[in-house]
Amino acid sequence: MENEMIPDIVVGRLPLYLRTLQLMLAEGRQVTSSQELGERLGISAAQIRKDLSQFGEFGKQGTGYHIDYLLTQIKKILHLDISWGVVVVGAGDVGHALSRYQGFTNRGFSVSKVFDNDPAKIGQKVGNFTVENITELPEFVRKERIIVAMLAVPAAQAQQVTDMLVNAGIKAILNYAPINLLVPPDVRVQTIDPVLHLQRMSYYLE
Amino acid sequence: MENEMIPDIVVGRLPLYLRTLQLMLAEGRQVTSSQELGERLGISAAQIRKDLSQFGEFGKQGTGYHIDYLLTQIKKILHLDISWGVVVVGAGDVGHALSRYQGFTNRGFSVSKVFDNDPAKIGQKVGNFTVENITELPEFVRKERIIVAMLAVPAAQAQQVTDMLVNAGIKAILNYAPINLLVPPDVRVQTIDPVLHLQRMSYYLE
DNA sequence: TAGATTGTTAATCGATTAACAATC
DNA sequence: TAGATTGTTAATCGATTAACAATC
Repeated sequence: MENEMIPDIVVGRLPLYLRTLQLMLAEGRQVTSSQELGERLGISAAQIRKDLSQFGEFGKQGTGYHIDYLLTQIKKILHLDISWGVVVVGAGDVGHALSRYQGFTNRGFSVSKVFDNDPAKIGQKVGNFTVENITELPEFVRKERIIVAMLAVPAAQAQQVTDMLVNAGIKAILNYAPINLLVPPDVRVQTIDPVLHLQRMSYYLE
Repeated sequence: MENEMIPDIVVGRLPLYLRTLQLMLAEGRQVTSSQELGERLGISAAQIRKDLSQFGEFGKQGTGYHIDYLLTQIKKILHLDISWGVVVVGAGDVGHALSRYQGFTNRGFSVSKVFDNDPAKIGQKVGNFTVENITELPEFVRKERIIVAMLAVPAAQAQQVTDMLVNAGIKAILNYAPINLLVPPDVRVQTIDPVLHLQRMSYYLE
């Protein structure tokens, strides 16, 4: 498998390229170059060419890259040529914000349902969704073949809920609890902890 | 300045160490080792020792690290021995979640006020705050000496609002808009784009 | 003392950049 | 054609790991 050899750090930059290309397209642009992309992202042109060359030859000497074509190719590489259904687990403030977030559309993801274990929340409306009992989740994700979850429950419950998600067949978890989740090697986790980012910046503040 | 020489990637790991140490402390632990820390974080023990040694000698041979002491030292290094006041800009769903988030307490940050430019939102209650007109922000942050902001406005307005924040003296921005903000070199930006994380995972999904 | 673990040096590994032939 | 820009190789740079003397 050629896939195995591509460094994770390179994979991590593709979504950044994709985001910028989509912005350029929205600006009505047709063509770009590794230099221009690099300038907009604060990345060297050589690195962008090197990254892309891991997956194929997408440009033309003397011309650069067709934005629309490169965009399509990166989407294919990242498996974003389809839209992934996602379950939101936890209907607190964060789950609420995720359920109503407009930014998933056209970027490859779509919220399918919202779950919670709190009887006071089950049955309530959150955005376009009615909060479902978390006990219904395993059957739902199996039936709908959903393998992506966004986890927005209190830290104290996050690991336990994660175990349940993994058992239900979830393979990718976007985790909003500020803890390190333990999962089997075939499950991906990305954690978003805003405090980590703030603390990283405060080092440089007076 | 010795500070200048410390790689950003090392600074970025300190908050992770801090988070784990605080968890250990909450578990009633007194002492740990680079090996144990590494196991809990999925980082090699050698790297943890190397990282810490950039800032001083915090351990004891044969014993390891006193959790409470190391915690205090890392807090000092990251300038988290004080609590930073933070303004929330944008009182939509994300601003709402940030304003009510309990996770800032004891981790060095505290929301001071919430701002928006929408007359329908100004004056409304959001958590413990009353949403203020964004025109009041510059005076407020100057008076309160606030230099950290969390930006939760629509992408289309994010750069313009950023310029205003920078003019008002803000030096660190946690950005929730999915765009690359342009700021002067003395201003730090960290962007949180959940879709970037999802896209990074979808590469590995079937 | 014997065992454990640090802080640090040197070796290894991996990522980034510079340079350029190929070619649109 | 002349100018521009790719894809790629080799050189550089930086980060991680292994190993170990020092010492608690």
